[in-house]
Amino acid sequence: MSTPSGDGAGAGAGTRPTIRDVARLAGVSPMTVSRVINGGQSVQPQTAAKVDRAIRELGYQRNDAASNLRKRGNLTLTIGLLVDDIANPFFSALARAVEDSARLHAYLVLIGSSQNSLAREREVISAFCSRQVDGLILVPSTGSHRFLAAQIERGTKVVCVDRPAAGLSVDTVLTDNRPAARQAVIRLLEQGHRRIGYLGDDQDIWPVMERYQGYLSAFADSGASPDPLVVRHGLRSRPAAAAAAAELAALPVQSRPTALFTANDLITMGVIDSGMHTEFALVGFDEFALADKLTPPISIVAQDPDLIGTTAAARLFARINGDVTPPRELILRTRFISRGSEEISPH
Amino acid sequence: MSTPSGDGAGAGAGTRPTIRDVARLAGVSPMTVSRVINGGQSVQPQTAAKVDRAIRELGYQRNDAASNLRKRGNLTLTIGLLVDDIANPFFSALARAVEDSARLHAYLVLIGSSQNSLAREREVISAFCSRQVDGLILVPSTGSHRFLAAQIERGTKVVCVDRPAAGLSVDTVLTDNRPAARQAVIRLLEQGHRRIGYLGDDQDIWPVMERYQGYLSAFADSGASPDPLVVRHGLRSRPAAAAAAAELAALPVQSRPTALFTANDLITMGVIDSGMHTEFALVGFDEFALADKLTPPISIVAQDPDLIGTTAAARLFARINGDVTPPRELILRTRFISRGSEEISPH
DNA sequence: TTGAAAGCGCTAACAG
DNA sequence: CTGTTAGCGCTTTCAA
Repeated sequence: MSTPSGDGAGAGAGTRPTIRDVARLAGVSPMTVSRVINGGQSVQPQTAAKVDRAIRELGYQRNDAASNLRKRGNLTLTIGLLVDDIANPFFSALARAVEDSARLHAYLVLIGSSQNSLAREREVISAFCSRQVDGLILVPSTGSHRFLAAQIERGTKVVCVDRPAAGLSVDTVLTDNRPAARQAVIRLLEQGHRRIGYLGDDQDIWPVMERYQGYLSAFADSGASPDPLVVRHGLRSRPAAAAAAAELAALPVQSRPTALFTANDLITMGVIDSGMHTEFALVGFDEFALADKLTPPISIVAQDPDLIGTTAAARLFARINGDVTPPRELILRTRFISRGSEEISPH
Repeated sequence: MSTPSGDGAGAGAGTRPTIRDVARLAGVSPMTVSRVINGGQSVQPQTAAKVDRAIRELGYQRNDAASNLRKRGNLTLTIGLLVDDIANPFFSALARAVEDSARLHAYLVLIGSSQNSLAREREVISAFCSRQVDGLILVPSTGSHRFLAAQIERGTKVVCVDRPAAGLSVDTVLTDNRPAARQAVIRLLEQGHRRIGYLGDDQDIWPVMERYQGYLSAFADSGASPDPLVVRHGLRSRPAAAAAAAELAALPVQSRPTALFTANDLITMGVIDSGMHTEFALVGFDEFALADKLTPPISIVAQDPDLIGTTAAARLFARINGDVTPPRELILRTRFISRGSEEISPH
């Protein structure tokens, strides 16, 4: 029964058996094997059984690449997911949600991290597209994404997440960054704080800018306005944020802020690293593990990465399945979680 | 110059241009285009320039699937990474390291989460293999992995991480779980603790069992032996761990443990959730963000997910590049980070 | 219900 | 240096 070694095209070690090997062993034509593999077509039960046996015996597995080459419709059942950094808990939670949705649609996920570098993003996207992904979920880096227009026109579906892609009209899943930041800062103002520091990442990152605008707008309402001295942009790491917090804490009393608004989880954690979180009232953007167990527990504006991922995936698969309605912008709501850190008195 | 719409096989919207479209536009044969695309071959500069122009004009991108079909060597430049749960910080850090290594080799990474379900693992691996991945980095679920032997024989390289795969002889990157756990528990014994509780995940997960054995062996040395009453297995979530910790804290004084050893980060965090971490001396396995900022700061046995990922990737790419030495088992060392939580007195 | 021929997009092998 | 022919593994289309 086993293929004798003299067989011209037997499945030797190191070679994957092909549909022809199966056909030969089962004594049918390759076409019949194809029909059995893909189901749906009518094949006599006996024949199908023979083929199944041969498939099992050889351990045959279809070559999806070859299959897709000839098929109409031509779906690879693979999508690409490009995030800023997969090691960041926010993005890994998002990835998990995307992966789960993908599995439900029998899809696989190629993953990449862009590090907010447009060059790196282009590289990865290009590699994704060379592999004929059916769609892309993308956290766009700063910069123009016009280069994607060609891909989209050729049929690759794209959904953006966390940020809009400049120069592209596609489905986009966002968070209500600006009003959420505004509300958070208003809480601090309501506690009586007048000097509220802002610690943020690079301004050219869209959600960061939105949050900063929210911070400003909270002040605008109150008639007060923030002292540029206590506004720090471009904090790209925990240590950078820690240093900035220490600087603010070291300011002379009259210019020293009594409260802090931090524009993302990394920065909030940096402030905690510095130990200065006990010196200020504090509200941060993004939830992180154990925020509730610190002293004091940290109040935060929480996004829901799971929901963001699931929503983006839903959009993408709708597109892949033929949805041709105009692109949508979905804005998901954040949740303010009050834990105490924003109630430290202004004195 | 631009393809008139009457052209039989022009690159219409929704269709990717092929090598033939480029050839036609450049006025050369497809083969010449192929040579230009892949480089290395000798093509007259002028011709190459014409081709390049046509490529740019059409926005041509090679179809890697078709390319690989015919190529010898037949590498897809894609690997699969299967972890327990990509949302878990340990695995997402590992994934990041793998992805970075992959990029250096011009590889892309397909990702999947198994949730420690062997069935799900087989599904995902099968999907990976249908897409002809060159290699697999795998956190094996509990159970036999003999089903992979066939794939391996056909040339797919496999590296296991975090756990050995039962029934498979492949490169494996592990941690010194047992001695590390032993040392951690010995520290507690040295503090004078005699009743040390153990909180662990399912025993059939290899690293968990190793850590439990380390816990036992620390006792064996001291002549004492742990009370089964304070040993809890099967804790699969933070809430489950929190409940177990609360139970131990509620025991009558003479059976109540004075110290706890927790077998992974989730369980340690569960104990913290319960608020009972102030009632026990505590050492946990796995580092997690902000462990040093809690009250008291938590002492832990730290793995290095980055190094684990990088090491695994190095092995995999060595294999892909032709290394045929016998499979290796690499055991990376953990680091004990003392922060205070293990020094709570036994009384 | 089954098979034969052709071709998906690309490249190996051989010619010129 | 360039083109032609054949064929990767599979599926479409058409014929039996």
